[in-house]
Amino acid sequence: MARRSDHTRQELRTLALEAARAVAEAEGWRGLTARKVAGRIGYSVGTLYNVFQDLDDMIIAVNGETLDTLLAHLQDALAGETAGEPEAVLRVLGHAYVTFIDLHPNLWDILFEHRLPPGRAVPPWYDEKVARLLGLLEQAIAPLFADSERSERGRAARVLWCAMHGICSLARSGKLGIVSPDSVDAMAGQLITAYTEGLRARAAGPDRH
Amino acid sequence: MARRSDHTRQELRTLALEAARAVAEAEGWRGLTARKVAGRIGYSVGTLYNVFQDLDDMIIAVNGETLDTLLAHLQDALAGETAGEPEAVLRVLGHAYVTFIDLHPNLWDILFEHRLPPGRAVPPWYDEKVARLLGLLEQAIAPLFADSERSERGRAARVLWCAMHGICSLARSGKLGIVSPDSVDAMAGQLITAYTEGLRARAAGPDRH
DNA sequence: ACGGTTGTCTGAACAGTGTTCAATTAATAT
DNA sequence: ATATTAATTGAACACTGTTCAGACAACCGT
Repeated sequence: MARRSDHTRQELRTLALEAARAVAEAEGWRGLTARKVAGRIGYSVGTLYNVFQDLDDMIIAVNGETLDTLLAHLQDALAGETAGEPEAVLRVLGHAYVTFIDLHPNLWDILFEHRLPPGRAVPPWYDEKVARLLGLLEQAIAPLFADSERSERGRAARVLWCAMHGICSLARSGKLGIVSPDSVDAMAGQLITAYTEGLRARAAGPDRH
Repeated sequence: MARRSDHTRQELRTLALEAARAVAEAEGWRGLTARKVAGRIGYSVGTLYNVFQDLDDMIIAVNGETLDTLLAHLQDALAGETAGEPEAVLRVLGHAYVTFIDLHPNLWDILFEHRLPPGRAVPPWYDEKVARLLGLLEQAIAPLFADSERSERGRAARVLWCAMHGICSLARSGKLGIVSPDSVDAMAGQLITAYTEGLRARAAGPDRH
């Protein structure tokens, strides 16, 4: 067959992405293959490679959408009360994060399990999406930092994000005796309590010792 | 060819494991294939499947060895000063952990990137090895807990381990704007400072608020 | 010493993977 | 009406994990 023009390039990309997300959500990392996605949109594999550079490229696009969904989910959970006691806001965010993973376990897996081949970096728009998510955390812990400590605040947000990620990641991998989702929530709670307490102490007197 | 008896079953397993580790260390996750390991020990693929149930099975065995190496590495770093100011001990452990990843990046990747197919669990001896590692952390933070708080101490150790894992994992994935190894050390330092401070506050007065 | 049994080892085969590209042909420009 | 352009295909390539019939060395009982 030849040119069909059933869809424009843009439409095709959107279609493929939707299909990819559906396959990913249904069958997980191991089931997300080029032929399956192509089959689902009624095109051949070759066409996929006309729209995406790579399967890696496609997966990054899927992950970009997942980041958007996650951001929206967290913002919904905040529902306006973005300013408040840091610990309370963090607790809301943490719980919403765990809820999101529970809703979309396979998408979350792909978001973090996927690793680019060595030497290849993520595109700039991807980093921007991540920055937007980190912004949520920065805002939450802002009361614990002076205006002059922007870089410290950024690092603290990053540390907290990583820590949450570590808990959820090891929990899902099943390699750390963490089984129940309850224990994930409990661990997240413990992290937030202790970490904010630590930040509070820092804010009260950075040079005490 | 038929039975060769160059090696016993046990020897064969050891040989294969050594080869697998070498391939893994040299070529990373993506290069660890059955045919490559088999070729390296001078046997055919079929023989590998006579010694391991699966490639998953083989990778778990490799990861078991990595856990042993990691434990030894951390114990060396402590070098006897296992009892001391929790924050100082944790700092030593954290730094040793980062050093280990720097020494064996590919082994560490495989240790955590590898995911078993759904419904399949890790063998008991694997959990025991993990428990031994967590024990190191429990011991380090022990002064911050009463004897009656064993489960709290265990959870705190687990949270800390997960948090460290999250930092290193996201750093290596290159998906979080963390680039330099310096920043990993800095983030680990920040985590340890804040978290121990939080635990200290908890120990001082759990019901203050 | 000699068959029979046992169990190890191989290599071809199968079904799947990502990726490429010559050929085909519809849509468009001339 | 014809030439140009570019989208789409599907076969092909080099891989992957996994299985298994068959070949045969080592062992055992006689």
